[in-house]
Amino acid sequence: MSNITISLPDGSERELPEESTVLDLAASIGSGLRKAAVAATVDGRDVDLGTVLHDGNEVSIVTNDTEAGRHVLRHSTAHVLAQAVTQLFPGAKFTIGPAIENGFYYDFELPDGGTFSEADLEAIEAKMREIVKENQPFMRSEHSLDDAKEIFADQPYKVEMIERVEAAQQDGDAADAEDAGEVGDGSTISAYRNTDAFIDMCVGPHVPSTGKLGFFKLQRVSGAYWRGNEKGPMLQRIYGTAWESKQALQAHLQQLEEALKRDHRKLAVEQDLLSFPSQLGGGLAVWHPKGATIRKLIEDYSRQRHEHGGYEFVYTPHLANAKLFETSGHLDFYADGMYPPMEMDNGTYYPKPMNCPMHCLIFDSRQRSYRELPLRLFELGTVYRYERAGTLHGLLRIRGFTMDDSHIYCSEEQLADEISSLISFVLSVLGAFGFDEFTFNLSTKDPDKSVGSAEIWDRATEALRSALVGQGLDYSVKEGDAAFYGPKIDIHVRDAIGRSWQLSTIQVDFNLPERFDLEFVGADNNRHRPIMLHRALFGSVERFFGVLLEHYAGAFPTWLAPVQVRVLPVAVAHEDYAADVAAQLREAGARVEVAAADDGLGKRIRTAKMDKLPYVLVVGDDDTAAKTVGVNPRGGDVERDVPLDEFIGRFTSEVADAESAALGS
RNA sequence: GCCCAGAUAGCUCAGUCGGUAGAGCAACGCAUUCGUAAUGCGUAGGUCGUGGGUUCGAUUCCCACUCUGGGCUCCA
Repeated sequence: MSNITISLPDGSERELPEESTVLDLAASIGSGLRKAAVAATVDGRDVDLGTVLHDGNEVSIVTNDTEAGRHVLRHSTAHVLAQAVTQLFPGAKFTIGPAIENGFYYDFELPDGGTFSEADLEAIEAKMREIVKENQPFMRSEHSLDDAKEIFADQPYKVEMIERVEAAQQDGDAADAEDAGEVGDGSTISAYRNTDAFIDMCVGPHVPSTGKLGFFKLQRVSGAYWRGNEKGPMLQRIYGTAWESKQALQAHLQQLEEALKRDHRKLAVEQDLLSFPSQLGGGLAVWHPKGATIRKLIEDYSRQRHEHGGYEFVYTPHLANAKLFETSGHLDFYADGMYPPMEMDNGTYYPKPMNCPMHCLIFDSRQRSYRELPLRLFELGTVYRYERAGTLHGLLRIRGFTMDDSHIYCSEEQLADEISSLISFVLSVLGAFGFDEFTFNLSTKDPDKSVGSAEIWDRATEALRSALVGQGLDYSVKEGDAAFYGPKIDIHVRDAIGRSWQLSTIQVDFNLPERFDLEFVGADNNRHRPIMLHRALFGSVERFFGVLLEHYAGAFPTWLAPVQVRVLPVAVAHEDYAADVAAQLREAGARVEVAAADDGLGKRIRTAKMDKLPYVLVVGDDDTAAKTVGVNPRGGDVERDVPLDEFIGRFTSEVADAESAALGS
């Protein structure tokens, strides 16, 4: 028997006996690799470990501790879930079950419109563990379309998918990406069989057997539309998470717990920042004094930056005549997302869903010269959007919110510079809130849905792109993701526990200047159409506040903390001195309060720590005599006998430094 | 809007197989005056989300609505 030679990613080669599989190869390299291997890539194709190798193959082994490896684990675990459900719920139809970020899901239809309960999840998970224990093989097979339809005759959703592949082939299209993951796009259908009773259509690859799985947990059950179609059947979806080891699973679950602890809705109640009274209606918040203090600081900071950034401030009303939104096109495109109209004074009025039409009216209020451009109009403008009831989510999805909204009117020649300085501006402002990791998406034209000439789209897209490149920023292109009126850049930030949030957007608009017939007189004494940029840094102040609350886990930095210092007199006798300390701090600009000595000191320290105050000052006999304070900073060590003047100096310079750093000066 | 789950004191939650409810924390009062993460005792606090139905009787069972949570869909 002759040997075959295969090559590995590091360029090395290995000889193996003929008929060797990928798993044999892994074993020949080392037992650790054999255990960690879950699949492989052979000559660029994703395959199972059982695949027989041929002379000259280029093989890369996929291990379970990589994203690709976890993807295989998760997809395989989804199959186990489907098998468990079909065993426990006879007659259940299974549809698709992909791996997703951190886990997987599978969608089912239960007989007679049945639904899963939380209790069912436990039973299903127990059944899955049995299947894992049985170490069932994942046996791959290939079938003609007709045979596949036979095999899945009692699974109407699978049959539908096969028929789609059939239709796609007849049309010469590739199958839907969604289906491709399940069935492949070739002329045959691949499937994986675990037992005589359970086979699922799947392009693979899968782990060799269910025994390779096990570090998983079912998380929740929810409804999901078949093919995401709102008018299609509502299926039952089970979500789970799966990992390569117990440690990785636990780390993930811990991360989820951490996120739960940081939930802005929970922290907002705990810290008395704001609330959503049910009497007010869904998606509408009231801001309590402490939340309002932080919000005001954020807004003041934003105003200050915009003032320095060459913006002019404007105010516009909350209502507008329907004609305005007819002109802007919002009624054509977004009527469903607007609050219903009010009839008054023989006219129809709407709460505004956007500030831009009104800013266009300001631009249009008199003749404009090229000397005025770029004209940057800024407003913290509150808008109202009718978000569907099921989509509301704390401050992150809300019906009344305030955009840090600006519309910049400029000439085409100014566009590139304007965008470039805008990006620096965004990063600098967001950086002040401790965000230092950004990702950028460039959304390009949707050919089926756009206004404006191809030429101007190209130039605008190029302006956005070159602004990103010019600053050395990596970005992903989202083909066809632009709004109909122009291309855009979306900016995401990574928060303290690694989550990504979309905040800022910079959008080029060719549409509104056209619709409002905006013009300026150029140096050539001719009339020209300006280009308009929509941009928001926070997006919505409310949403930004929610993100910030989670980012800081409620522990706002000193410059933003609603209460910066709490003074604790050790005993009643020290209350006068405590009040004096507070007064002097207040005089120096600090937000300070005194906690009277009617509770134990330990108790008051604890409360202050739970309140996440930046500074706790303890004052007793020694301090009263020597005009000192005991300083207990958040996250630092206690320091006794600090002269009050010294503390005030330190405190004010800390805040001043933070502010000047934030202002980028 | 759709699927599922939920709503009991300011907060976190227990409870009533149908007979109008209880704890901890918070609040308030009294005592304690204390040097860095919970002093003790006591008091008050709830039309059990809203409205209807069934019932001798509903916080509990049923229906509708509102709000909330997890998803789906949507997000200018």
